[in-house]
Amino acid sequence: MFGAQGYESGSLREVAALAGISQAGLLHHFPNKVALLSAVLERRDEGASEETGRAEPGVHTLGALVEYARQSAFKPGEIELFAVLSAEATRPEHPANAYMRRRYQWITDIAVESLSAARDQGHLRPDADPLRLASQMFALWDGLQIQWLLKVNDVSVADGVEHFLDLHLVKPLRELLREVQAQR
Amino acid sequence: MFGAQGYESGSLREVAALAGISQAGLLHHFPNKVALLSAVLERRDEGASEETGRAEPGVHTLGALVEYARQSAFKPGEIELFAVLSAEATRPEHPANAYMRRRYQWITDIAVESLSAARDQGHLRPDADPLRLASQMFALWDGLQIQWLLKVNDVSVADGVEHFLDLHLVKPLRELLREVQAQR
DNA sequence: GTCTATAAAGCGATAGAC
DNA sequence: GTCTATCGCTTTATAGAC
Repeated sequence: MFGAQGYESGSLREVAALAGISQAGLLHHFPNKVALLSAVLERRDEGASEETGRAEPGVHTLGALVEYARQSAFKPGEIELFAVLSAEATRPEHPANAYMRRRYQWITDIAVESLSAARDQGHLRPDADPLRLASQMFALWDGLQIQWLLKVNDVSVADGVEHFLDLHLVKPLRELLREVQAQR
Repeated sequence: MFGAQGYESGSLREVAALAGISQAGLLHHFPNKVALLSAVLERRDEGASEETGRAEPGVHTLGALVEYARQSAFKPGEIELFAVLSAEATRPEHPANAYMRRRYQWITDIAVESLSAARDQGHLRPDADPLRLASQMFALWDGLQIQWLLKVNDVSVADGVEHFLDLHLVKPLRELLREVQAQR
């Protein structure tokens, strides 16, 4: 609901209706609207951590990120949630502002760690800047999601991110992943 | 107001207060809220067309786009408007949905035209795909704006877009612009 | 744990005076 | 062209019965 309507416009009544209870019943489980939003964000982060957190830093994690983007295409609600909310929450007074800033810091750290590891292993072009790359990768990701939601340019988020990474890797990501796999 | 709060949350009363008139007074000039939104969007597009429309297709227009991004850093209200609104308007029922789809089509066309011209003049790497590049450039642009608004990763939208273009040009954009300038 | 009822506030829009 | 007043509706949140 927050994804489809944004936080401010999505109403507790609608959420309650979807859950099959009354609005007052919903507020029994979550004391107020912000608490519900926090719970939604926390739950989604748990899911995301499970899917990408297992991979070890390096090309393996980069592959997991692309794979995560690919799977996300089947969860449009989640994409909407973060596209709408990350824009809405740029306002400092927005209840999710602190969360969003923390989240960007968190995912940037993970990407920087993996890009640095990839560079140390000679997979990344030596002139590449991991921090800039990480920032640009997630920027591209976010922007492509908006185009995908708007159904313009017939875009694939995962393909776009993968193509962007390939630009900076010495070989295409898929090849690198196959090689790393074969070494085991 | 629509930029800071989003369309749904920004109220006519607040807009009217900023304009120094009453809410009913505001509705005398714009029959309803959607009409006000349309007027805001139209006015901003007029301004944007003036600034980039003069340049001829090719590296000149690419330079104008980067310059436009650079100047936008001094108009945070406008950036917020489009960041929040383009996410919010991904919902098909949103009053600005059709506008946003048209707008993406429009700016993509302009960029594709210029990237194709640049390729024909040998400024672009021959393997580059103008449509994909245009889509990715604006995706990167949108995503960097969100990071900039959130004040994470200490990002410059214009630098990011320029750096991305440089990846696909045979020489850095600045050098190409200097050369084209010198030829006159 | 779930409900109905309702409070208190804000919303877009309209009516009509000046 | 601007105002006050107000309608009708929706919002979050609370009170209290069951």
